Amino acid sequence: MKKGMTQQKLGELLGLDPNNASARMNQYERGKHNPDYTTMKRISDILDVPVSYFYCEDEYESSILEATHHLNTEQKLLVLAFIKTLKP
Amino acid sequence: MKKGMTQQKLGELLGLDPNNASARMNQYERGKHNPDYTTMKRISDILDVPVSYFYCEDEYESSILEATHHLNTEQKLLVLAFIKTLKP
DNA sequence: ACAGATACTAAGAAGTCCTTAGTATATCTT
DNA sequence: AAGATATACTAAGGACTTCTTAGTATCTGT
Repeated sequence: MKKGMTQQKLGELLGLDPNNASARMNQYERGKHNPDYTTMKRISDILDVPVSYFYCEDEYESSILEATHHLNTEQKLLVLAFIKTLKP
Repeated sequence: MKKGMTQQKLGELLGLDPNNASARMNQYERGKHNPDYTTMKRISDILDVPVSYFYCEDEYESSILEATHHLNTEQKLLVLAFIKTLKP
């Protein structure tokens, strides 16, 4: 984490109300509550990954999503074609 | 949809309380409410896709997740390697 | 038309997250 | 070290969402 980054600033970067950004970030970091969809979406935008990334159940799945995220349509179709060549 | 499949039966297959399976499935189908995570997970298990599938924002992304879901680790690594060969 | 099955809904209960206001802990500054 | 300031953290109630209940509406077969 970047030096000097506080829960407060982190929350503000996510567009949370500055009046409660710190409390909310703390609740998220400590697992007390989960961010709502809007917040998840903002996090995914900032990290430049798809929202689905956060629901992945294995690390390879998430890596593949991350790597795929910026490909164009043609390239995604190539990936799909490649997967189909693999033995079931 | 299979003939004779009712909202009631569908909900029971998902492990919902039979006393309200019909009401809940109806609320989901008509967009009145959204299923909680536990229910989403059960749906994903039955459909044999990862939960992340439901959070995909484009159809190629979801297809790739679906196709990847049953690959073994070695194969997933091959997919990752292939993606890295694509021009950025 | 009637009976039974299925679809659908309103409204209150229950649960989750957000907000507020504050305490605890860490980190400066003198 | 003591006090001041910054940061981390939390309890409790409010707001919002879903679940449950109980019932009405619509469809289907006879």
